Amino acid sequence: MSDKDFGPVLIGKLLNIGGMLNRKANQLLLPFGLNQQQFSILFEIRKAGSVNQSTMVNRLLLEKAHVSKVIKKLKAMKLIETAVSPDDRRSVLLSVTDKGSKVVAQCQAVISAWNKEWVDKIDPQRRAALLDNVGLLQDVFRRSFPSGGDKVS
Amino acid sequence: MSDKDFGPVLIGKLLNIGGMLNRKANQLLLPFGLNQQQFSILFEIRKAGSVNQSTMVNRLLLEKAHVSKVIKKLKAMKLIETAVSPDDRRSVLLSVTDKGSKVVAQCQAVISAWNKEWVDKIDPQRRAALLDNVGLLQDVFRRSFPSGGDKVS
DNA sequence: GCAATTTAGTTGACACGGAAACCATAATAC
DNA sequence: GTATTATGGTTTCCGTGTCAACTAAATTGC
Repeated sequence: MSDKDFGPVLIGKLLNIGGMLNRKANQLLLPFGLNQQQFSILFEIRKAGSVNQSTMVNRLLLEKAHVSKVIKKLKAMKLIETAVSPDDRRSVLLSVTDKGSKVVAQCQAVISAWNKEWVDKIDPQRRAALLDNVGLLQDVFRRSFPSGGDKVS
Repeated sequence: MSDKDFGPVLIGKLLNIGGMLNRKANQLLLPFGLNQQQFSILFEIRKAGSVNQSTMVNRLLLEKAHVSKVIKKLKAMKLIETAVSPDDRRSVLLSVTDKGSKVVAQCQAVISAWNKEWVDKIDPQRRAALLDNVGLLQDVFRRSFPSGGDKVS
């Protein structure tokens, strides 16, 4: 493989993997009425305990409009609750309900079952190297995309 | 990092990378009025010379409905031409126009310029290992997702 | 030959996610 | 104080991608 092929080939593989993972995750979460992004938001809220939307936006690097809609959906599903912040009446504090907490746990169970399945196919010796390499890529891309991280508009 | 974290963390990173790449590619292709998927379809048609839609569907593992709409768009943009197959009057043969060919070339130029930018940040010594690892992941996932490859419905 | 099935592609409905305009509140300038 | 600007969220518009239903042509069974 020539050097100039490295970039395109790697990108191709990564896009392919990303697509497969997205589809698979969505499929796994389908029974819960969630998709990958929605779950990640729900998960993040539970982890944080109580956050406002803008914090979520910064933490997950998503569009605030998008987060707003997901919040609306999660609330309609009674997985989270919202409250106006006492400090700033514009700000909406998010927290998961008991039901939401249960759903997160169930989703995690499904996901770890699936993880177990494919992780076993990877030689334990290679795992650290894999994480390392993927982490490197993540860093490289993150730094290559000024528009990816901050919205400098 | 504990062993049970390996799966979720790796998935998280890969999803993140996939998202970034998608957004970046879409942004790069925006001036051409295309997105990443549409370009990949156009590119694939050019590579193939003349194909029908179902072949494209199988080759790129996309929804036929989706491909149908992209074809419609590419045709409206005069980047490709369609013709009824002489062998099978249901089948539509696809081929790129001169304009389409030029657009592909321009897109490729833009993409390789971007590639050069980030590839340079990766130690040449590591490149082979990276490709190798990412390839391994691709294989693992591809084999883990019976639904990913064939639509067994 | 003709009904039944399969295959190629299209269409319509719908959820999703991005971009921009917008509203309300808070912070700053003066 | 009031005008201006910044910030937290929402709404709206629109292209995208998926699913299911559909049309038309080809194949198979008989």
